[in-house]
Amino acid sequence: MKDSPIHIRLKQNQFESDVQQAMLSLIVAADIIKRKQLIVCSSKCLTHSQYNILRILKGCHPQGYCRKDIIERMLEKAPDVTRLIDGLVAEDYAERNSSDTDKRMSLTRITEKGINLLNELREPMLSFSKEMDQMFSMQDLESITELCGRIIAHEMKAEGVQS
Amino acid sequence: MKDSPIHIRLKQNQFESDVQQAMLSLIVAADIIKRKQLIVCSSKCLTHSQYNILRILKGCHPQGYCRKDIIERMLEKAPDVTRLIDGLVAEDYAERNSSDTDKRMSLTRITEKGINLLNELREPMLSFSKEMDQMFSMQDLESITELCGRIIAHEMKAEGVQS
DNA sequence: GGAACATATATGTTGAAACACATATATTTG
DNA sequence: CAAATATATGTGTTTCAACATATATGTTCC
Repeated sequence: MKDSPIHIRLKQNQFESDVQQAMLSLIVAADIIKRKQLIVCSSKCLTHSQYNILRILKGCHPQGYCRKDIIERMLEKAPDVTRLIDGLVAEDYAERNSSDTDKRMSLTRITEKGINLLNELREPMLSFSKEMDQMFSMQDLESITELCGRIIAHEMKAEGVQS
Repeated sequence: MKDSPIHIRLKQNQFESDVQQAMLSLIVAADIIKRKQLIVCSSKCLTHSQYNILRILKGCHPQGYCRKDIIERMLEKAPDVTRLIDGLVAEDYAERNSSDTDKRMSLTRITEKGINLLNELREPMLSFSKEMDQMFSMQDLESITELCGRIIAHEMKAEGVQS
């Protein structure tokens, strides 16, 4: 057990506890995945957060979301969605209109250019997914989702998120 | 399956694939853990990266590490370790001496004040570990470590890390 | 031993994230 | 209906991270 991947990667012989080891493994693995995705995003001058917002907006095309809806759906809660969207609007990947029903809200929608951008990124993004597919069985993937799901559920419960 | 934690958290009904779902779960779960740790770090005006460096330095106390050794052991590879250490030195949590054997290297060591700081953070850091301990069996924790380990091993292989 | 290369670290600059606060509109309450 | 509160978003500022590049020392190879 002393020469498991996380030991080698962190060059550390032992950890405080099994929990500690599992948490560090999660963080390192997630960082690897994020880096892979970031490399693809960078080819189009997008940050990871911006890419994520575009994907969220594509999911609600063509009606669009307000800022709060976007934040709720982001992988990593970012406080600065306004300026991220500003960047997307400046590049014409998204457009922002003030809502008619509630004048506080501004509805952001993805543009055709934004959709095309996502389509271009689709293939390179898939390449790492394929690598992971070879590493894991269907059962493995379900285990990851389920185990991580417990942490996510625990956190939502603590924050009082309504389903 | 439609109302699993990751579905609820991202308010998304379905995902492209099981791989996609697993990757997103990993990223969200890791983000939750990091945020928990960051809250504790913030109480002492530390960033997550700085806390990590301190922990690494504690592991090699009292001989210290050079910058490259630190980078290799970091959870998330940061290019800017120099300035992170600068901050720690400024707060007297670490000290930096130029090496005698190799004048390029600067050896960074944790100070007594730094060790005391880590000790103060130990208890609050443990609180989330305990929560996780209640959520997972020993078997579960080993599964997390093993599954994430495959991703880490795959990445090290791609980068050609020697064990 | 000197030129070419590799290694270890530091710096300069740009861009992004974090935090507190400000504004503007809805909604509720007396 | 007016005041108070809640909600949704935007802005100003500071700090942090990312990238390329610079410097200085060590190593290798003729």
